[in-house]
Amino acid sequence: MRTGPLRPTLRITKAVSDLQRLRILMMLKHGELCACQIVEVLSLAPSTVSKHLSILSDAGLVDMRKESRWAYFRLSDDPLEVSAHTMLKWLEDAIKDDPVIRQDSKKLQAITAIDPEILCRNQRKR
Amino acid sequence: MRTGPLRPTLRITKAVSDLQRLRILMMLKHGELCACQIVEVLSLAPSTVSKHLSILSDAGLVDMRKESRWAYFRLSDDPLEVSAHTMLKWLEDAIKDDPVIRQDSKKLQAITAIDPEILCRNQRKR
DNA sequence: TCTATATTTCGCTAAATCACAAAATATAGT
DNA sequence: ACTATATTTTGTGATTTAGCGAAATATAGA
Repeated sequence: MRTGPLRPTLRITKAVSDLQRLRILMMLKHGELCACQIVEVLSLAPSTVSKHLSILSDAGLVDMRKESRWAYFRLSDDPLEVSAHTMLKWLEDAIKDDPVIRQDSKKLQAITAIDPEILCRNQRKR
Repeated sequence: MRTGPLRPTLRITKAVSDLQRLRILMMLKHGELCACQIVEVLSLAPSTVSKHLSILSDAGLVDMRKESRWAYFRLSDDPLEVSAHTMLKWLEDAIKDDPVIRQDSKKLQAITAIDPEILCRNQRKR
């Protein structure tokens, strides 16, 4: 049974219809991030963040790279058949000035200054 | 408590993260439609369609007009603070060639040829 | 005012979604 | 091979969502 662009498009719109995932996308505008850094900013369980990242990845919005034990995520620079870049641009314009997003950016600045190694150790303590 | 553009934006992304609502939006590209016409194309219960339309309306994507007993819906030509037009345009480009959307358009052509009065009477029989 | 009727609201059920903790996976260093 | 550990998968509970039918609402016409 042939299937058109509706399904992949719905995967994208569903992916961006969640607060935490929007926050992740806006964070990744600042560049590649380690999973533990995203966990830190969102203050969510690692398993929860992992699930969100896989949804963004399945939608083709985010790419993953594994370096040793760490997983790095970035905005996909090679989007799928539908040009998801337009969507991301629209989202950025819409919410970049939101207090929540701004605060995430601020928090992120502090966190990226820390060695992920140390960040993870601190997270483990909890 | 101040609240930024995140919430309205999420209302929009949630609104477009459902198959039936995407179908409705694409139908409305063809022009203003009566609720009963949308019910006919989607083959859903009137109450269900009404709920979908209120979600699209709350997101600011769709405008409503009441003429006597009939409710007419159209794409909002005056979108809210965030330019939802960009989103709609992106969606249209993404899915306009999908078989489901094409078939809806075809069905719609047949349905708009019928007087809504008659259409509603036929629906009532079921 | 009374009837017919297009749409919406309400109450409900089934399915999907989000969050967590616990277990599983994979990889670096000893 | 063994240990430590960053991430993912799995299982579970709580919440949300999509769908329906029945009741409520509102309006046109008799």
